[in-house]
Formats: sequence, C-alpha cells, structure tokens
Amino acid sequence: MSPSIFLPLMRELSSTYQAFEVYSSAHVRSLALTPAQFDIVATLGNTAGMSPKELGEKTLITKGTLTGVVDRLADKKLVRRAASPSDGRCQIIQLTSQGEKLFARIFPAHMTHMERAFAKFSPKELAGMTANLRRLKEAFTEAHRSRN
Amino acid sequence: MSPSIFLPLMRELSSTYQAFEVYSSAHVRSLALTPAQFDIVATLGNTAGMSPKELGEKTLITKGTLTGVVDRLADKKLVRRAASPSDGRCQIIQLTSQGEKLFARIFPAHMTHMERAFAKFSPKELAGMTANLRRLKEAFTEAHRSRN
DNA sequence: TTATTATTGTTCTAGTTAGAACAAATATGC
DNA sequence: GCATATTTGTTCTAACTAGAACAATAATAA
Repeated sequence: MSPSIFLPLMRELSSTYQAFEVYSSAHVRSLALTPAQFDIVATLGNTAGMSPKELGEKTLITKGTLTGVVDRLADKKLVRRAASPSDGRCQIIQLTSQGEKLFARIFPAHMTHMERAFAKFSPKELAGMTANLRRLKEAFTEAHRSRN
Repeated sequence: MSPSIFLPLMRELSSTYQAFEVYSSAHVRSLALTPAQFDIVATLGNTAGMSPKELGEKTLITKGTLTGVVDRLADKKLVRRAASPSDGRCQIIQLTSQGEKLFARIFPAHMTHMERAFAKFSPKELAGMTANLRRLKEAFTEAHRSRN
C-alpha cells in the first residue's frame, strides 16, 4: 500500500485533534485551569472518587504525569488524597467541596462552549464519525499489540 | 443539544489520536528521535528547506516550541539554519547531508510501520474518514474564529 | 510460611507544549 | 520619507509528557 493512501488520514487526524484542543483549551484556560487539570476535575465530578490508576485510564494521563497534575490540584484545594482502606498501595482521589463547587460551575459552561462546534452535525453524523474513529483506534491498538 | 450527543465523539477523537501517537511514537523513539524531531525531519525531507514559520504551520508546532526542537536537531547535526537572502527576519532551515541520509533511511521504514495499522481499510474507507475529519476540523476552526 | 512476582504511586530526566514578552526587520499609512 | 504597525524568531515561565528506576505493598507459587 502506498503511503499516499493513508498519509492524508494521518495528517487529518492530527490536525483535527489539534483544532479540537485549541478550541477546547482556549475556554478551559479562561477558567484558570490547564486542560489536564480540567480533565481530572471533570472525571472526578459526580463520583465518590477513584484511584490514580483508574483516573489515569479515564483521562489518558500516564501515572508519572498524573502525580504532578494531582499535586497542583491539591495545592489549589480542589482535590484531596485519601488512603484506600482495602489496599495499602492505593489512594482515593476525590474532589473537595470547593472542587465540587468548581465542577458544578464550569462543566456545564464548557459543554455549552463545545456544543457550538457540533451544532452543524446531525446525531446520526456524529454517531457515524464516532464509530469510524473507534474502528481506527482499534486498528492502532491491534497493530501496537502485535508489533514484532 | 445534550452533551450526550457529542461527548462520545470528543472522547473518541482524543483516544483515537492517543492510540495513533502511542503506535507511531513507539517506532519513532526506537529510531532515536522524538516525535517532534521526526516530524521536522520528515517535513524537511525532499525539500530545499523552509522558514521556521512554514515549518511550524506544516508540523503544527508553535514557534516558541519550534526554536528548541530545531536547536536539538542542529546539535545532532541533522539540520542547519541559513539566513534568508530576501528577508532579514527569516531563516531557511534545511537538512544537512547527514540529515538527508537519516531521512532516506527512516522515513520509508516509518511508513511501513504505519501501513500495518491501515491495512484493514479500503482506500474508499480511508478517504471517507479523512473527509469526515476535515469537516469536523473545520467546525472547530470556525467555532474558534467566531468565539466572542 | 517464604520466596518470587506483580501492582501501585512517586521521583527523576529529557523533552515538548502554549503563551507572553521581547528585539530586530519589514511593511504600511500618511 | 517617516512614523506606526506587523511579522519573525528567540527567550522565558509554568505546566504537561512519556519512560525508566524505585520503594512499598500485595498477590502468587512453592
């Protein structure tokens, strides 16, 4: 297969994700959070908390990075670390009441911001794009798993 | 519009791009380059060189970042900065002969690596996904341009 | 039990990232 | 022509990033 067949898709995936990040993070920054910090707050919202491992899986932030992001949120008193009762290695990270208040204020606002970009698509189109991306993701995952 | 309509697409775009990066960068790193460095070398390959501005536009690396990436490639003697004859503010960045040799060796190898992930899709499917992503990108770009 | 292995989270390093402030050079408006 | 505005690339800062090494804890196997 010639690269000319799939190179445009590679480029388009990168530039589309980049455009998404630019649009999303401009708003997130105006709320005095970094994109990574927003992801953590959004993921912890409306939950009883979760371990760093689970949090990293949901937000796609690797564990070495996660330690620092959670540190900074803890400095801001938005998040708290508690020991897991059942496993001495684990923690439970949860929003403080201040963090919950922030979540309640900014999460709906961010959804409203993002909605503007999707307004031109029908639910069916959105579902179709989602399904296509999922297949593409699985192709990368599978190729990565079965590499030499 | 409820976020439940577009949130899955946001998540899928992020996770698909992440899976792409993981698969691609595992190979790039085995070639002793970072993903950003590989992008620069790949973009300069088979050209007479270009300004940092143009290089940044093609690779989606912002100018502040680009200075450092080019510095490190110049330290490795893979890239050279020359003054533009027509514009005193501009430079021309080009591959050294060592950089060209590296490009000739690793670019085809990386394409072969990437091809494995796309093998299961028909050219028509790839073109369809590319077109969908382009529409999505334009929606983000348009929403960003017309933000208050 | 006891030894080995795996998991969890932190630390460390090198690098990337965006954004803002800045200096130099060019372009524009009058 | 001259003052002003824009463009270009560097520098600076704060933060994120992945990957590897590490210590503590837990799970498994003998």
